Amino acid sequence: MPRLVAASIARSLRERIEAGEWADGTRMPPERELATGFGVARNTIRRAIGMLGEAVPLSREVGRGTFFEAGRDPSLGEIARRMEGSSPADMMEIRLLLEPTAAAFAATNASTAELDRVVEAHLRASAATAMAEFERWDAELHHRVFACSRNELLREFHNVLRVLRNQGAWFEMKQRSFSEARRAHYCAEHQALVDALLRRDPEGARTAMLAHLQSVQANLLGR
Amino acid sequence: MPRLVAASIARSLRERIEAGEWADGTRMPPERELATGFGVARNTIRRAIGMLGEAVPLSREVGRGTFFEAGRDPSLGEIARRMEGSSPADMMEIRLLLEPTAAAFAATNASTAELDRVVEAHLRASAATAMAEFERWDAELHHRVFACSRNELLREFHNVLRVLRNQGAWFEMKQRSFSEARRAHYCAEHQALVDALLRRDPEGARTAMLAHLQSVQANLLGR
DNA sequence: GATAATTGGTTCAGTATTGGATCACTTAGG
DNA sequence: CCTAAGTGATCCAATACTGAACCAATTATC
Repeated sequence: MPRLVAASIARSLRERIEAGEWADGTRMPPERELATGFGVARNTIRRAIGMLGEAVPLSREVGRGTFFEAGRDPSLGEIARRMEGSSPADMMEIRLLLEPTAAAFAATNASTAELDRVVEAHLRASAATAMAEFERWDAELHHRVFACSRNELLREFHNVLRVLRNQGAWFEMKQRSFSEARRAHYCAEHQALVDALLRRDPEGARTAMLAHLQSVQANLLGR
Repeated sequence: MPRLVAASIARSLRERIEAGEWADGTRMPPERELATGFGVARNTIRRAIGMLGEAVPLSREVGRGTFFEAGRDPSLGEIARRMEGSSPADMMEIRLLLEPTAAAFAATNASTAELDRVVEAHLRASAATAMAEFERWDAELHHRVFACSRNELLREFHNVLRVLRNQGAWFEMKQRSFSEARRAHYCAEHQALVDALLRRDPEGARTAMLAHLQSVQANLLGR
């Protein structure tokens, strides 16, 4: 009898796993079945799986089976939950990354009706007196720019930012940094953005949005 | 053989709900009816619906029925669900937007240990023979770059992309476009990226990542 | 308004499967 | 002879599913 049966079975199983035979969260055959399949005692299979356990992520659950977990993807829900803890600084970095490009896309792809809606949000934000109202139309303006970008995933990414923007720490920070002068400043920057969009000028829209976000960042984070 | 039938029923129900079979406030079939429909005990149906409860907004009312409610404020979970329908083209646009910058951040911010992990993923992807194994380490490499970026929100955004990458349409597309020559080409591009990271060269990393993604885009979408 | 039917909530006993653990025994190899 | 690996077997504990009963709230029906 060869003295390394368990080891060779372990190697065989590992190869089959890495070849993708049992994808992500699938259940492997039960030990008793593998035992008869390999023509070997269950004890030996158990030892083989034991050796495997170091190199390959397996979870063995009594009554259910042995599962192979290939760096198992977290669900989108879990990811969403983790995002809720993000810092405003990280978020501003992302906004600086996404929004200028979204504005450039919008200048290229928006329909005139969509641009009208951007303009409408801009006008309402400009006319707003209370901070809450301004905030609402400000957010709406940015969102409508994303809606023009013709990239649904990009729009949803912005929806994430929008939800995060309305959460505790972020909200207080906005309140502290708000002033009438800054509101007017933001409106002027919005105006530049809207002008570029109406000119259908992608690079103009990109730089206008970038400038706006940089001043938002400076005001919020004091940089 | 526990057939794990509750889990598969949960999956089936979730698909039917997301396909729009039961609109906003509709009542789902009573448990006893679903039970006979699926040819299964009511207990099992109840467990399946229980599993569902985390991912889908349901309200179960004694004497009335189980209702599916979609109309609430858009939560992060719902946004995540909408993202699942994104097109590969939209997604590549986002990757082109996020990943070069993430690479630049990584070149600046990564610890040497983190860079080692990037290198490890690169080596394993290079050594991989099977497509599944290459894909796994390729994804891991990109993810580890994001992990170095020191922006948690950015990392989570990439997690979203990663989950989407493993879904149906996208997966088939990868399979169709995969070839040994392309794998080798990708590895060379990864090498350039890794070199720039090790040189701590943000702009080099940015352009290497950009070039890589452009060739991925060309291969996947034929542009 | 009272009654019956419907529906989700709960519990229980019973069957089957599965991984976990331990035993006595055999076989190969030094 | 002794040790390590493998066999075959038994028992345990956890889990999945079934089938059934009963409760409580709601709704339809008389």
